[in-house]
Amino acid sequence: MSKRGYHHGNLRQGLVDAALVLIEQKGPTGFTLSEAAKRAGVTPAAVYRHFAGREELIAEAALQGHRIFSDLIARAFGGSQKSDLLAFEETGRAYLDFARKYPGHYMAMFESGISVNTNPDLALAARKSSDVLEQAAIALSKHIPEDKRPPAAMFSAHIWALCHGVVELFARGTPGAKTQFQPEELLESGIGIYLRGLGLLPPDQ
Amino acid sequence: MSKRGYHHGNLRQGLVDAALVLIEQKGPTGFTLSEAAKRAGVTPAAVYRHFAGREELIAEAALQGHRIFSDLIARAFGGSQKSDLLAFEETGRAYLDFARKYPGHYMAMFESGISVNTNPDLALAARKSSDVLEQAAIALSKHIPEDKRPPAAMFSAHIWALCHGVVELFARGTPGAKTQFQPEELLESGIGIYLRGLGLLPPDQ
DNA sequence: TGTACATCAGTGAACGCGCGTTCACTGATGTAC
DNA sequence: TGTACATCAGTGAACGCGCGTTCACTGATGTAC
Repeated sequence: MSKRGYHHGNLRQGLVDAALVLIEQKGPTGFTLSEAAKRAGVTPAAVYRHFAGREELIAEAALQGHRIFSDLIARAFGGSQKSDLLAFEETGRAYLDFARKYPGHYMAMFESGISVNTNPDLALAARKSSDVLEQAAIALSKHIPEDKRPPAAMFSAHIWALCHGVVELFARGTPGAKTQFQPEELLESGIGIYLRGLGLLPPDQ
Repeated sequence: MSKRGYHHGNLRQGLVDAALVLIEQKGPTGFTLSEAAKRAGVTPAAVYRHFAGREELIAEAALQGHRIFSDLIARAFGGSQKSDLLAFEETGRAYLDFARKYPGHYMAMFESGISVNTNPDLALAARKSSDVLEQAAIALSKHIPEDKRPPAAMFSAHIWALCHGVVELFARGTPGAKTQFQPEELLESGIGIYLRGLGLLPPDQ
């Protein structure tokens, strides 16, 4: 990154980083390859040494995002010797943290509209992301009597949807800014009520 | 719409309709004014008779969306003499229906990143949309003992986030298509569990 | 250590293209008489 | 009913611009000897 001359050093990653900033600022479809090149300090033509086009650049950003995401989530859930319940709540917080700290990645992953199946690596990483969420749901749902237990995939889809909704509506700039609650507070309380509904928390508080 | 010559008849609405289709296809930032004009059967310059630019066109689409949305939601919740609980579940279904039937409007409203405050009419309509959801939450939360009742705004934010998350992740084309559940099923069961957590449904099923 | 050479990442010029925006215009519509 | 005229919605030509993509090139780096 420091010494720069004719050769960039690590342009591939430089372009991904540039794209991430631009995605964050203008959305996944709101920037051009030339902008990304300029931001990386390079001629538009140089991009083609590393990516076939826009799509592939965004896919790489999404790929890196999924890797960070599944790492963080796995660590939040499985990292310590907490109870499954605490670990699960930790997981929700990690989700929100990720969306906060890596907005460009988050948008590339979930809002860019790219198909996960154009790239096997990406498909694998995305699969791992949803698996890791589902593992958390499976572990926790073991605490529910079997006959009252919803399918773990459904459980995890609910939580995922709630997290995503909170991120999109209340942790971003514009639209849902009208609520007086913090996203963290909203997510934590929402998950709490949901878990109570599953019998995983006492009915009263 | 039928007789067409030099004058379009209702170009303003024609442009909005064109924009809605394009938003649905390519996202709120993925289309150009010229495309919308072409789709409406008109020269790009004609757009400027009706809108100052892209932003204003999208704002109009969002405005119309909010009006349809708040109508549908209000009707679903308040329309009949059902119990508050049934009415509330009806409301969730109406949300999903709206997102299904009016994807362009939905995206213009919640995914376009336009600021609601650039246009007073839009701000009002958006306000009404969230109010109508909140009214439903208020009515239902009256059934909870006051000391265990979360603020209605929080309640409604939870439900809204869940609905939005289901729409974005599981009722759209690509990313979350991997789940085996229907969005309706997912939303209904999620709301059910959540309401049980609030003590609005019996703990057992 | 020094030299010659292969490699290949990035350049810069070039292209055709569609965009946003402006402008004087034109022709359809409505209305006053 | 007919005519003259005002209005104004949409035209089409024009502009400058930045984009994506290609191409032969150049110059930095690494390595074989």
